Amino acid sequence: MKDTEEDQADKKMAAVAKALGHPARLRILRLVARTPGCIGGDIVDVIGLAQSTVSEHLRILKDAGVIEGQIDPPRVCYSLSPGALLPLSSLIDELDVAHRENMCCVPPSAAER
Amino acid sequence: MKDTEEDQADKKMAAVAKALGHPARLRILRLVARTPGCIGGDIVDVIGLAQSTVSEHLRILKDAGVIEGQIDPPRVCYSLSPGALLPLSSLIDELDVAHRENMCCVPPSAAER
DNA sequence: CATACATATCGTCAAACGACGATATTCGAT
DNA sequence: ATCGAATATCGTCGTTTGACGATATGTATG
Repeated sequence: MKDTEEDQADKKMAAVAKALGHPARLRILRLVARTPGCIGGDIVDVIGLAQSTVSEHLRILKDAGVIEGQIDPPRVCYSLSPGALLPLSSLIDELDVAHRENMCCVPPSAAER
Repeated sequence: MKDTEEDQADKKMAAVAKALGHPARLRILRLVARTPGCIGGDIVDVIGLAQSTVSEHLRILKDAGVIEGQIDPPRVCYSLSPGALLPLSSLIDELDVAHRENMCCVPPSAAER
């Protein structure tokens, strides 16, 4: 039974979480989600980091599959990848549910199967 | 209205996301969520990393507020911090909603509020 | 008090990250 | 054919991360 598959899924999810794990990228994400159509260098102005840095953050988000870039020369229009965040959201639910189930009433030693 | 507050919230959320941004920590989290009562060094066995490394991951999760440790000498019982993941989950929803709204039919300039 | 045990911390190392300026690329417009 | 604008990539630097073994801490029990 190879855990490689599950392992891959974990890596993917971790990568997504990691992509969200930076304030600047959160802001970029909100901006992208909120803004219809193209914003280009506007991101740079709003975020207040160097253009190269912002581009790098965008690359990271893109690599994680969280956003997609559609070329509209000379710009690139970014938008949320639909569903990319769902695995993460599912994990959170999964964790919460499992936790609640175990929280409720099991005395320390009754953990027999 | 200083953005420092919002900023802080972002940092916090990013920190939580970052804490989830590692496969080993995802596995630890699932384990903790699923396991009633104390697991101690059991984590080490299951995860397959050195005890110090696991301890470090636990510290990171704890610092991010994702788990809590309750002392039950000579062990420490870890459990999910209830609600710690909610902000992240909310963000995901928020992003998805905003995205969907902008996807469907809003012309570029109708973006009020 | 000494011991054994579970967990935390320390010191170290290689690797990855975050940020920047400078440069490259790739188009449309002149 | 050249120019200019929007993004991407490169090279660099200091900081942080991930992993480990070794060691410290703290607590019941001999």
